[in-house]
Amino acid sequence: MNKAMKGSDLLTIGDLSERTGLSVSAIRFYEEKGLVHPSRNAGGQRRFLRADIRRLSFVLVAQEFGFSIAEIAAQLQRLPEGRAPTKADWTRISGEFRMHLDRKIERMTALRDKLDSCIGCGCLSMKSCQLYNAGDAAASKGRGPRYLLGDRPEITED
Amino acid sequence: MNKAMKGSDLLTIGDLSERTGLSVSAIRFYEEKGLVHPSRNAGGQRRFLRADIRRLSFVLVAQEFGFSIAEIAAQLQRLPEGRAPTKADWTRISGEFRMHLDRKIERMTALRDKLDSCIGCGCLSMKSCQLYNAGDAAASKGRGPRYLLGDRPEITED
DNA sequence: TCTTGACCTCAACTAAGGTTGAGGAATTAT
DNA sequence: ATAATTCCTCAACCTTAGTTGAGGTCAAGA
Repeated sequence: MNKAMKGSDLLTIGDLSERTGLSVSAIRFYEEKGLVHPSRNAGGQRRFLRADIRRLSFVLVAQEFGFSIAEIAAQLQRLPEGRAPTKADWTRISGEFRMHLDRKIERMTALRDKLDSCIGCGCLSMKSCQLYNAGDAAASKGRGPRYLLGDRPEITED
Repeated sequence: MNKAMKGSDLLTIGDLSERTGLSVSAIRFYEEKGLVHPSRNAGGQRRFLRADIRRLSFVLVAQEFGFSIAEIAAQLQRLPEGRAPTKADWTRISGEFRMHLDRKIERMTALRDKLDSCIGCGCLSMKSCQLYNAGDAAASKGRGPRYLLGDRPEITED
């Protein structure tokens, strides 16, 4: 008989790890980041709700959608802790995922169009190349070495 | 008269910073990573070729396309150091950018389709949800807390 | 009861892509 | 000639998303 099945139906961190595919260290890390809030037993060990399986599975899915841990934490604050999300919860969340993804696809498609408009012209050496002004498409990855908010000076070359 | 315009037409790191919009520290960092190979003057200061403006602009564009510094370094090893890239160079490179971008767009579109197939079903609580098996779409961001190569166990919940 | 095995904390380490600061040398402007 | 910039190196630090290991405790089965 599995230890997880006796007494209460609280789960140990190991149980949760097995059920979600997350490593134990990742689950502790996620707790630290506020994604789950396990209670503790008398001996100080973490005890998770069964609903936390779903909660962490949500984290995995959201990560695949490109959300950061911080963004996921914000989403989770709007979901119930102890019960399963309702259909309304899921509709709202999936709508946000949809928008996030659509924006990313749009940015990449716009970048592809710019690339296509450049393929024939060899314009990597031209100051007017659209690709050098593709700054808006970089907003996804943010803080690079670029000048603040796209005020990159014109690239002047022969 | 600009210091960059007297004597030879080599550029200081400050000149290059102004011309590309990169910070001085970023340019030093890129040198360390093998993206540029400036010479040194008698006093030990870096001196860049005018072609390095283009070279670093290429780095910026490639980063917007989602290439890592290491990947960009590999691309640059196939470009000439001292002269402008030829049309053939640019055609090859832009073709690689195109493929890279197309693959990303495909992955995201596939993910969006899975999401759409789930929006009505509230399946975030179901073990059969396609999103839980969207692992192939995550290949872009790679090394997360996921089980090695997608052998995530089935998520079993009530 | 005793011995594994699972769990605990805390600190340090990883990778990418840089930034920041200290302390000093070179160059440019006055 | 001197002051103000710019440049140099090197080391330490930042963020994100975790992993790894040391040293110690808790819980479950024989």
